[in-house]
Amino acid sequence: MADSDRMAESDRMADETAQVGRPRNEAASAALKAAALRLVRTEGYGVSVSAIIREAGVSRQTLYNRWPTKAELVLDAFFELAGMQVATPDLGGDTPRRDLLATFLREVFGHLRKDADLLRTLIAEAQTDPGFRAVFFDRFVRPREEIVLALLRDAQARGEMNAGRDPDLASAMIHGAFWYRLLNDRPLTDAVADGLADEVFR
Amino acid sequence: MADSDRMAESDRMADETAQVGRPRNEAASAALKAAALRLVRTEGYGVSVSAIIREAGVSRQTLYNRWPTKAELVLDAFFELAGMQVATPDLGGDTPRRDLLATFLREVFGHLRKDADLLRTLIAEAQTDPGFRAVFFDRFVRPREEIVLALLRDAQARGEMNAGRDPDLASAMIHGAFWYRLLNDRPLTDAVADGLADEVFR
DNA sequence: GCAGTTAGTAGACTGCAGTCTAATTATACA
DNA sequence: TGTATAATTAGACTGCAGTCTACTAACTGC
Repeated sequence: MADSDRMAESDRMADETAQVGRPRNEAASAALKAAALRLVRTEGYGVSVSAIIREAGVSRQTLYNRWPTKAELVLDAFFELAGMQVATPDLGGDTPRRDLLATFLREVFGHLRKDADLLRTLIAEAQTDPGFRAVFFDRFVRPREEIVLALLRDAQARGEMNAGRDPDLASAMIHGAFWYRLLNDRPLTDAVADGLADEVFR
Repeated sequence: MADSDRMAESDRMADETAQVGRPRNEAASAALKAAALRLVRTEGYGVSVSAIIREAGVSRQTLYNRWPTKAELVLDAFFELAGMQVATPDLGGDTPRRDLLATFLREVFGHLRKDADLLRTLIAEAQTDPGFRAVFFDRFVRPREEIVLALLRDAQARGEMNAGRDPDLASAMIHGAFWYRLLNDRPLTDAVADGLADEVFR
């Protein structure tokens, strides 16, 4: 298997190998992502691949030339078009780390309220497709985990959190509470975000 | 839709309505559960329904007369045959509640180590099938949640935990950490169980 | 222009879960 | 013995994601 087979579609342009053969039509990628996000939001993840390619106006093979599965197309569309970027908390200032954590969690929960069903489906897809699980971990899980870990370690360094605590375990409890509530259909409110920050810094 | 359509297969015998028509062959249910659990454990959840009914020696329709989906058959097989029952912690004695929680979590993690992949798949199925989600919640999520909630409330009543804490949030952090590690392919060790108990009772 | 290479198209194909059909079988009751 | 009812069977069928085939189109380099 060539490396490029598992490469995120958007990174492929960075390949500077001399071009040979017919060039890829980049408009098709954009059309596919736009169609996928729109249809998944209006009809749910169960929308068929046939409907997506019909709306994008491309052939089936063109989709599978770019993404190995429907899940990876939807993941790309979701992250590029749905405003999923979260601001990394500013650890330079003097804001109490408990407050930075609460703000971060409020922001994450807020972004997700609109697309909770979609995120649940992507987590589900990750359970039955190891390749997609790795991609999902890199794009969604790890970045959020590293933000929280950096924040907790900084809080320990500043004496706002006991140095004996295990940041990995605390991070699993924070993200876990979020996943658990998401996967069991319970709302992710600002009150939950604040409560989690209070519990961790108690 | 009749109530019985969503009734757990094993509860149906409790229906004492006078029998009319050909009686259900109960041996077929047992054969299906045994075949499902054996094949899912050896070949993974991806094993086909055709393979399960072939091994059980029954027809396709006989399976779907008893369970609405493959997931519900596997769930029944898992809970009845895989020794998933956990002992409810004894809140009558004087054992510190932190220790009861640690023991409970060790037991849950231990049972799951053997069938972690299967449980992950069932959680995934629950995300795309609301009917199955309800069944899974009743059989797996709620019982474990209620055990932990009762333990935490008892600990508060005994003064082993601050009365101001929110047991629902603490429970979500405990179970969440477990789900998060399970769904992200990280091991559920005794050390994690003990660490969670320590964090909650810190 | 022509060869080589790669992306594009339409659509057939595979294997899957779950539904449906038609015929058969086991029971209760009259 | 016959009728009503519901479970059983084999297997066809539907709609799905993803693969494959045969062909066409766009580009590079000679």
